[in-house]
Amino acid sequence: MMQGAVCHGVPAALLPTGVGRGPYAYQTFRDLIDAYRFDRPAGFTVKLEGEATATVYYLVSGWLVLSKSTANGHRQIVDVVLPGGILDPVSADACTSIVEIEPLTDVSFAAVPREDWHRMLSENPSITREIDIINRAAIARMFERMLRLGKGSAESIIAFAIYELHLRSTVLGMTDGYRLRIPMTQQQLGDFCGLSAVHVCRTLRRLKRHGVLEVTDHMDIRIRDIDALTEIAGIDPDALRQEIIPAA
Amino acid sequence: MMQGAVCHGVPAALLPTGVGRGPYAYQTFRDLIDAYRFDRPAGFTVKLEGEATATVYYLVSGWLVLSKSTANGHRQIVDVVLPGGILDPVSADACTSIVEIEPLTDVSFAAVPREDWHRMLSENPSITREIDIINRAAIARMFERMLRLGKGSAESIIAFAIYELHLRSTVLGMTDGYRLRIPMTQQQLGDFCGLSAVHVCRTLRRLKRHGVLEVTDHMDIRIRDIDALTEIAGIDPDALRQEIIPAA
DNA sequence: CGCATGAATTGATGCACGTCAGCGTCAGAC
DNA sequence: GTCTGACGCTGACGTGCATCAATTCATGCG
Repeated sequence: MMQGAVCHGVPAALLPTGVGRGPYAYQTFRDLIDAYRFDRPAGFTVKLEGEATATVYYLVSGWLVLSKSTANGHRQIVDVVLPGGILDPVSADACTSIVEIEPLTDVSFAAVPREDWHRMLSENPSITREIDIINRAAIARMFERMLRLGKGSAESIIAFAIYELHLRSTVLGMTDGYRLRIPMTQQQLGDFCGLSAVHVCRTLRRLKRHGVLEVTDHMDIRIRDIDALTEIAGIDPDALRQEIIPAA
Repeated sequence: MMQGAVCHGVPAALLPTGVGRGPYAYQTFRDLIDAYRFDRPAGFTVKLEGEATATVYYLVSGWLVLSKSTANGHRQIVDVVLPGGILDPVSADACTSIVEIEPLTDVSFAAVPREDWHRMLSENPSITREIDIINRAAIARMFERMLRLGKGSAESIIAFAIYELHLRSTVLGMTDGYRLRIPMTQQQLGDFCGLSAVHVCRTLRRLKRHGVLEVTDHMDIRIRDIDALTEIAGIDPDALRQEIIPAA
């Protein structure tokens, strides 16, 4: 279970960005992914901040978070990675990882040696373009999140996080209408939004009381009033979709 | 002054990342930059959020900021770009700019059509690698900033911003020892740090009173106690340098 | 020179957060 | 069955920061 290709040929149902979209549409890409595929259970820390790395990760299924921590124990989740996400956790010096990578669920991913990854890219310009788009989307959503981390109330950033995760999950076919299971504790959502767990709780309850959300049992969320949610988050839904959803 | 190549052959003194380092070390790259070089005075907004764009920018001299705004008038500066910085202000849909670009000083930059840019990259793998490193550094410093935007006091994020800008300026040979002229108003520094201008002022004065900084006349800063500054910012200087300084 | 403008400063006030501390619930271990 | 540890929830309390409103200061300009 720990090592080796666990799955020969990725089933179509797992296509991360939909059939015929994203790098997964390319056989070359799929072959490379399959060759370096791993599975890991939730809670297994893949890579620590500061560790050396020479690997590019491609997430096939499950949720991951990338986080950084301060010396005094505070932690910020800088991105949530969903299936189809690419993760090149390397700083400017090209050998040290700058983030901690933590699975929120059981995950299946490919850990591709940087060398092989770059060889594939240089030989396949069209895959390079697809991956460029994925990276761009990641940056775009980080920009949006920074805007709400800096300015913006607890309500607005939580509303944004929920909307963002719902939107991305929906595109991946992981949601059931307006229902979304976020596999994070309130503590983790707080680390994502720059809030304390206590305040996440209060804010969620307020959104619940106002009829915006329904929150049941461990972050099982149903958006009841999406207009109110986007309003609170300060989102223009069409613009946001264009920005953060890779459209090839 | 508004259009055309204003400078034939970039003088060595302008080499953004130092002699023999970064993409500027390549003649091919310099030729492309020269061909699309522009100058703009401070205050001239280059590109607005939401506008269409098909251009990659390379900053040759001066300071730029990238920012996003909310509907209710709040603004977050998501990055400060220094000479040698690359700017590909495009969202996932590959045609709309997601940020506003604003020069803080007179700037000189190249606006390279996306097509030409990508042609150069595909024909020059080593330039691609250099540029990759620059982009990685930009992401690394955004991660660090997000950490302090979310958790972290006003003191810590301001200390971090000053240290970051000082470090990057020093590498570019733009500082005079521990003195650094930041061409931003306190309002802009606040937009960068997620704080109000008033609180930036108070925080700077506190740092001043405690002997950490000397602040004179419009953001002319001298770091008097760099250990205290890194301590407040929660920085490990060596690790940070590795992370955010492109070392080719 | 006086005036206008835009930035930095300072004080007063209020609130949205964090922190602490306690309680309830649930799931797993045994 | 009890015990234990995570997690969610809630109330009380303190504070760091935003906001509003003056005042000062620097600069440019008629």
